[in-house]
Amino acid sequence: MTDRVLPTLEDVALKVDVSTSTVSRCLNEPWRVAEATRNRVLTAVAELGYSPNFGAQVLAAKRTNTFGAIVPTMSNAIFARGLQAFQDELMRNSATMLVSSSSYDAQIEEHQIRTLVARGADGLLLIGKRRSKSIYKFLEGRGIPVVMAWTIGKAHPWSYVGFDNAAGSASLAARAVELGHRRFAFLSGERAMNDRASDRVRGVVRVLRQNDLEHSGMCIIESAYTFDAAGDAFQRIMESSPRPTIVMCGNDVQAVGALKRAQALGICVPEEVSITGFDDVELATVVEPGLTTVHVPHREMGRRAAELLLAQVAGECGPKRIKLQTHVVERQSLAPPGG
Amino acid sequence: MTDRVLPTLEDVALKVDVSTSTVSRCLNEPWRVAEATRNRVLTAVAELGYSPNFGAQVLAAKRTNTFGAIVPTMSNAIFARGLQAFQDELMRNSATMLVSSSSYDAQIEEHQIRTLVARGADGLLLIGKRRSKSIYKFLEGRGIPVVMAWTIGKAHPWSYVGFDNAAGSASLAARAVELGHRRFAFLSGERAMNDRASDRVRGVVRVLRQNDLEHSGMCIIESAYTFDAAGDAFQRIMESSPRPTIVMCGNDVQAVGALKRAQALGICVPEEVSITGFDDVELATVVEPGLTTVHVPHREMGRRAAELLLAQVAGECGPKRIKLQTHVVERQSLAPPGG
DNA sequence: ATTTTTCATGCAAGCGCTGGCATTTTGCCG
DNA sequence: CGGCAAAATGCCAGCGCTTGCATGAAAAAT
Repeated sequence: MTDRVLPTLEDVALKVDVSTSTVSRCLNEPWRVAEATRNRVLTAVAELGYSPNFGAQVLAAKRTNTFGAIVPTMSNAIFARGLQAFQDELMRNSATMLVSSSSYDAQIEEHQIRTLVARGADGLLLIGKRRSKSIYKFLEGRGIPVVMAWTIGKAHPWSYVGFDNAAGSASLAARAVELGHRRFAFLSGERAMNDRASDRVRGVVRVLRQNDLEHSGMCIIESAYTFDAAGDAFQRIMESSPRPTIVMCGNDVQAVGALKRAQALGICVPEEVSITGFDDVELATVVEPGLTTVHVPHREMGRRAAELLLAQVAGECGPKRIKLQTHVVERQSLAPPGG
Repeated sequence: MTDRVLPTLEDVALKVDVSTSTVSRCLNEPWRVAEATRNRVLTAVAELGYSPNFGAQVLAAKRTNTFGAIVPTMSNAIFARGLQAFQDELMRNSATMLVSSSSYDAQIEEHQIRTLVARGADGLLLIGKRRSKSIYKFLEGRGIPVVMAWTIGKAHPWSYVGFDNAAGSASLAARAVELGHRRFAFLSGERAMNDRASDRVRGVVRVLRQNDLEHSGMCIIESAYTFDAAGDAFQRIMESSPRPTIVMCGNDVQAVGALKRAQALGICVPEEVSITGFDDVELATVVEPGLTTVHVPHREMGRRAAELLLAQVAGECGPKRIKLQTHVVERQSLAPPGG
């Protein structure tokens, strides 16, 4: 920043010979100003190249029109589409988006929540709902609207725009059972602070139980959401005996990691083992064989999260729960066992 | 936002019985305050849960500690890693990042630049250097440090953290020539307002000319950066006659789009035609055959862009040009012609 | 013609923090 | 122990904008 001076409201007011209030109103509540005045003011604004001082505006108006989004990662596509939709919708409403990524780390996330709030975020988009009591208390104390996405929940006073992770993976598991699979393994993300990961496992267990299949002994291995880590985990799973006929993965990244490792090991997919993902990102369409996965309406989630936050900040509504539907997308990585 | 009242500097000051300046200094220039006082103040700050009011701070200090980044897209991985590194580095310096995406549209980008500046961005990260004079004049008028990434340039007073796009694609083309390719086609992004896209084409043309190969007639088709659009473009290229033996693509997304379409059409890669990408994103490692491409140091670019902006805002340095190296990553999609 | 209502505008009090400068306190020296 | 420089702290004037309330003018109602 330099110390060059920019025109202020007062400069505009002087030039048009009205009060600063009138200029301010022209910009914020134009309908409350007579058309003739408004035109003169707006002309002057344009001529001077006036633009409101952000700090002053925030200080006086007590809102920043800025919303924070904290996602576990920006490096892969899982949250990218949702984030993009979120920001598009904000921009349509002339709000802006602050972003951080937490690397799937609860502590970092907590720190970032505090940072974004301190930065004056009017509302927050968070992923998932499992986090410390203290941070919820903090948020409640500040009265900041929060939308949690990629999940649904019922805790007050928060909003949710998401889907039922358990139901999503359950429908995929049901389809696998239908195809004849009996020995399941689950390659999960770390479930400790991640409700989405644990729900996805839970959905599968439920289906197995309902079908009177072995479920308590289902091999569940956790890995980070990277190709390599997932590949390693997959390899460990395939070394167990008896081998599962299907490895369901916590998300598409893990599934692709598993798939690649299978190919490296000379294990045929889906002939020797089926692999499934979750999310239906671009990646799933690109690998060979195509990944059977659960489609998640990322863009809609992002958009509606933004809508909801904007409405809540404007006082137009309170917390809401919006549940979206997922569906199974069948490609080639899931097939009957024994090829 | 609600109207609940948060503690202010004055509340802290009263509680500890010092002036607000002292409290302010404890937070901003702690070394200028006696240790005993500082401890008492910090204790009170913690007890009251005080956190500075963002607007007031910005208004008084004339900086926001917020940096804007405008990328062409967030939906795919091309810019994601760089953005993540940018934000990580900012966070390490307790600054925050505002993000927008322009959908590769110059007008939208211009609007977003203005928005982010109005939102008080202390500095800006932009991709590429080709944009309207007026927006550069605007930025210069505001005296806002700007770093342009993914490119290098020399215009004053801007900074660059990037690489030589022409050199990158040239080295890839040179390798292809070495392998025996003579008939090249280029599947480019739209070059009109995109210096990176046109440089990548230029690099190839240069190499062809240097090798006394037909270059003026090289088939160059532009497409959007999506799988489908690139697939269509690829198909058109392959309908021309004589067919090229290699289709070089503007980036990995286009290359994967081309590759997938080739497979759909039953065209063998690399036996019948070689395909190359640019960027070396995750995607390139995942497709079959693996994509031969130009590796771009995304993370380093993002990190150094942040460093540079922070330094410039702090007045520690002026504009700089940082040129990073790219290198060819050979996988399987490039092979001698006639396989 | 008078009163009431509505609309357009101005007035002025903050919003909470920073930072230059003034003042007080401390530590050190002879 | 006085004198002085350095360190610590306080004072206070903004920073530029929003907004509730007051004022005055014009339109509508009586």
